[in-house]
Parts: sequence; structure tokens; C-alpha cells
Amino acid sequence: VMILRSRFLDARRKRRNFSKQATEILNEYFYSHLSNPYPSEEAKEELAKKCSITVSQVSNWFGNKRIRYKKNIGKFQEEANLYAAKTAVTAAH
Amino acid sequence: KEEKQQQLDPNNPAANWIHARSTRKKRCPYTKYQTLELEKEFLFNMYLTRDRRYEVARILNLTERQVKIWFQNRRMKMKKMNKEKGNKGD
DNA sequence: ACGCTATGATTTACGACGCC
DNA sequence: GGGCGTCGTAAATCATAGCG
Repeated sequence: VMILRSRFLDARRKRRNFSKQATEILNEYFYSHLSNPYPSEEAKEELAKKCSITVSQVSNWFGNKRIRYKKNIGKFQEEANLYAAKTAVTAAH
Repeated sequence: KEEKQQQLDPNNPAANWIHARSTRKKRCPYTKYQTLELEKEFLFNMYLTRDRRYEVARILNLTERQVKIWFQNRRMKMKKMNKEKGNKGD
């Protein structure tokens, strides 16, 4: 009973990680706008739609990503190169 | 642990959006009691009068500024909850 | 099964700007 | 013009999903 009660009270924190595809889309945007990774409200809506998540979730994702990236740029270097390369290929075609 | 403030070199595209708010007070989580009392007050009314703010701050040992900001944040939270509520009931 | 870390969400605290 | 309003965010913290 207590377990059920706590689950109910904390239901908001029930989460699933985003799909691999959604994460991919968000990262592509983040790394291709590294000089200013602050999507406008409209851009957020578009990303939300493409990722099948809410606008709030897009905001949370960027907030977490910016702070975590900045806290340890080295840790994300590989990821940054990966998406930079991907973006370059896309642009070439 | 590694330390660190890596100096961003000018090549790094992220060089400009990282700005540190040097003098900001560190976030300090409120106690269950403080939060509960603030919620009760919010239930009573979403906007504080100056007198209520003074009283609440005194009773909870918070500054008036903290109480003011707590109410501002709480109203934003409520707004967000209402917005999401617009879509279906699970 | 378990411990740990990555990840998504929530909580404090402000800056920027608006309105009265 | 000061003071409180919203909006968007930083940063810390919370809760747990998920992986080795």
C-alpha cells in the first residue's frame, strides 16, 4: 500500500528514457547550433513534434544538455565530433 | 577528481554562451516543513500581501525575497501543470 | 540481482523585461 | 521609479531507468 501510495505521489517522476531516434534528433540540433544552443519556441515545437515528446521535455533536455556539456566538454568531445561529421555529410547531399 | 574549469579556447564554438553568474547564492533545498507551509499558504491564496509575506518569512525562517520568489515559481509551476492537463486523462 | 552512472524532471535563484 | 508580475534559464538536486 505504501508502495502504491508513493508511486501515485511521485507519478510525475515516472519516466522512460527517450527513444534513440529522438535523442539523435536533439543531439543533431544541439551540436549544429553549438554557438547558440537555445532553440526558439517555434524550434522547440518542431523538435517536440519530430521526437514525439512535449515542448517542456525539449526544454528540459536542452537545459540538462547545456549544463552537462559545459561542465565537462571533454567527455562530450567524441559525441560532438560524431554529430559534426553527420551534419557535414547531410549538408553535402 | 578532476578539476576543472577548462579554459575554452577561441576555437570552441561554445565559447560565448557559457557565462558564469559569479555572485549567485547557491540553491538550498527547503525542508519538508517549509515546503508544506508554503503550499498551505499558496492554497489559501496564490498572491501574497506584504503583511502575509512578512509573517510567512518570519515563521519559516526565510527571507521575504525567498518567499516572494517561491510564490512566483509556484505560480509558474501551476501554469505548467494546467497546460499539460489540457491533453487527456490517463 | 546489484551497484553505479546516465538521464529526465523538479526545485531554488536570478536577469531581463513589462506593467502600474 | 520602485516593486511586484511573468518568462526563460542556470545550477543543484532528486528519482530512477538501465546497463555492465
